[in-house]
This record gives sequence, structure tokens and C-alpha cells, in this order.
Amino acid sequence: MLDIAILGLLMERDHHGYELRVQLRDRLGLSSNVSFGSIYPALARLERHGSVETVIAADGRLTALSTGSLSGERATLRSRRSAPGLGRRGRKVYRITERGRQEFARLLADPSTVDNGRNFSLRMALARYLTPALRVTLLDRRRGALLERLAELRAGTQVSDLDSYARAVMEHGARAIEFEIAWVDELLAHERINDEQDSYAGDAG
Amino acid sequence: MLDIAILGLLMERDHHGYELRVQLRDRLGLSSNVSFGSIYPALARLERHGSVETVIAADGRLTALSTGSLSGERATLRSRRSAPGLGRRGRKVYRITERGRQEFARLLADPSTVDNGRNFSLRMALARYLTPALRVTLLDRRRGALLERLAELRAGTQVSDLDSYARAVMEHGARAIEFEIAWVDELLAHERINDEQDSYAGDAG
DNA sequence: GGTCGATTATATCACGTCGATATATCGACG
DNA sequence: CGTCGATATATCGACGTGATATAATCGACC
Repeated sequence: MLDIAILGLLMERDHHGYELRVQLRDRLGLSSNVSFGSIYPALARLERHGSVETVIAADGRLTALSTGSLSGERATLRSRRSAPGLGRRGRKVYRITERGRQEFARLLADPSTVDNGRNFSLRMALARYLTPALRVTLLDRRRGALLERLAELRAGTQVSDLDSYARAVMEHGARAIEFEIAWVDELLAHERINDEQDSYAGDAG
Repeated sequence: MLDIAILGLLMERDHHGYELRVQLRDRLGLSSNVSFGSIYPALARLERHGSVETVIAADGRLTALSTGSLSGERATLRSRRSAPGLGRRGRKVYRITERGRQEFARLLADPSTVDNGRNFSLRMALARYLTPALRVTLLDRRRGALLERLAELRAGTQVSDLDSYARAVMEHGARAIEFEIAWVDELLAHERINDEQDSYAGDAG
């Protein structure tokens, strides 16, 4: 889960661990503050796998934060008295590799684990990296999973069997699913509109 | 998480592991099919802790297994042909202990981990075991957590910074939170109505 | 000008949950 | 008779979480 999210952020520019957490929340909508106990093991995993590489920031400030991939700067080394020249508590900046880009494309397009809401939202937030066809596939899968879950919910214990609180939870659950189906439909409609625009612009038939 | 859910189900009647999974979904709304890799360790944990005890059904067949304080009268004998529900393969039936009941009450009333949607829904589904005052506390806490998350979402990276897909995910996230706040408000209103009814009919018993 | 708390930052731990898998029993269907 | 699908228990590795430790730097206040 985190792998794809981290790779997605690194597609845009380099990041260090702490910053990734903020971006995970603000740009990918991962529920408030993913634990460092997830992020650092994930980074270690990705590095072991050759999907990312570290670019140790030699100076304390700046680093790759503002300039993105362009990193020709050989910065002013401030004299540090201890440890290898890591500024501000050794900051490790991570960069995606070619292998990582391929892995990212593979993970993103894989529609197998879309029955989980988080996985779906995550992939949608990164959907600009997908082809239109794959986007539609993803949305269709999610729609199917939601319909299935809704049917399952309605087919479960009959409502009369539950007390009013359990019933309220079930009914809210059903409404929430319908709410998300409506969203998915909206997104699908959007994809169709884009298709039409493409066929006007690109295909004169 | 599972502990409280399992204890909640066992408050009503005894269950064996496999059945718990179905009930977790159908009565407590836990997202489709909790893994056995969660259920069995949870049961072992609870047993170790003295919150539940096992009542082995020695014979694979039927075994009214005596308990069923509630299900006793009804569970006599159903037509034994295609009726689902009674197992083969040495079945371990779990029963809640007095210690378990106390533990359940303690866990249910604890409002500390209500920032997670699942924990909240779970506690709401079991809210009939709470006093009205504790129900309101729970709802207020959840409301606060949702407002906080909404503010955080709105305060994050400004929308113009995101591509249309990431933006769509963020906006849906915000709407989903508002949707749940509306639900919580509904539930709070209900609690107030019940309060009023109590004060009118309180001594009519 | 010194300390204090907040923020930035990396890392590790125990624990819980998940998904996959192994194993076994029974009823139904052919 | 075999095997398929549902019932049923159990374990495994992988992953995410929350708590905690460590540490440097920054701004604020006195």
C-alpha cells in the first residue's frame, strides 16, 4: 500500500521520510499521518528492491526540496563537528529509479486489490499516471466491488433482527456505499466526456 | 479492535470461530469477512486473559450444547437437510465469562480511540450496552475528530496545487466526512429525543 | 544570551490485522 | 465413487500502527 503511494510521490520529485508523511496526507489523502513505523520500513524495502535510491543531503537546508529533480548544486558545506556531514539530523533524500518507475506503473495498473477503499482512493489520486482505458477499468472494478458489498449488506441478517443502534450503523453503511457509487459514476462520466473530446480532436470519424 | 467486537457478540450468546466471522459482518458491520488470522488469535488472547472460556462440542453433530439462554427455546431442531449452520469438524464454542463482561464494559465506554471510523462504528453498533450519557460522550468525541480531520483536509495543500484526480479524491474525502458528521448529528438528535421521552415517561414504568 | 518548547527528522519495538494457505469434514451432485 | 463447495480450525509471513527513543534546529520569551 505504502509502496505505491511513496513511489507515486517520488515520481514527481525527491523527498525525505518526514516530508513524505505530510505529502501522503495532503496530496494523496491518506488518513491523518501515516506512522513512521510504516514509512521507514517501506523506504528500506523499496531501496532493497532497487526501486529507490538515497541521495544524502550534504548540507542542512534546502536539499532537493525546492528544485525537484535538478540537483547540480554542490552546496556550501557547513562545518559539522560530529558524524558524517549530515545536516540537521541526517536527512536522507530518496529518489525513484528506473526500476522504481516500472514497478510503480505495474502496481498502479493492477486492479486486483481495489475492494479496499484506501487502495482505490490512492490509485485514483494517482490516476493521471494511468491511461484512460486503465482508469475506466479501475473505476469499473471499484463499482463492482461496491455493488457486491451493498448486496451483501442487504442480504445479511434481516433488519428486524437488530437493535436500533446496530440497525443505524448498517443503514449508514449502506448509504455510505451508495454515496461512493455515486462518486465513482461521476468519475466514469468524466472519463467518457474526455473520451468524446479526444475523439473530436484526434479522430475525425 | 476485534476483542471488543467478539465480546460484544458473545454478550448475546455463545459462538464458535467460524460463526463469529459471519456475525461480525452481518451484525456489527465489520467490512466483509474479517480474516481468521485475526479471529483465532483474538480468541486465544481472550481466553488467555480469562475473558472467554471454551465449551467444546465433543460430538460433531447438532449438540444443542446446552447454553443458548436466548437461543435455547428456538434451537430445538430444524429440518436437517439443507439447513445451513451446524458444523462438523471439532467445533470450539466460546462463552463470555464474568471477567469478560467487565472487560467489555470497560472497552466499550473508553472513548479514547474513536478517531478511527471502524472503532466508532463498532462501538455504535454495540451502543445499546452503553448508558445514554456515555453514548453522547462517544458521539461528541467522534464529531470532534471528524471536524478536526475536515479542517486538516481543508488546510492541506491548496487545491490548485493538485491535478484533477487528486483534487477529486480530496473533495470526495471532505464530502464523505461531512456525510458522516450529518449522521452523527442525527444520532445525537435521537439521543436528545430519547432523553425527553424519558423525562416524560420516566416514572410511568 | 540562555533555556524551553515546537518542529523537523530518523529509527525501532511490540502488537494486531490481513491474505494466503493447509487441513479436515460433510452434503450434494453426477 | 469422486469431487466440489460450504463449514470449520489453525498458522504463516508481510505489513501498518502507536508508542517511544534520540537528536538537531528554530523561534520565543525573559
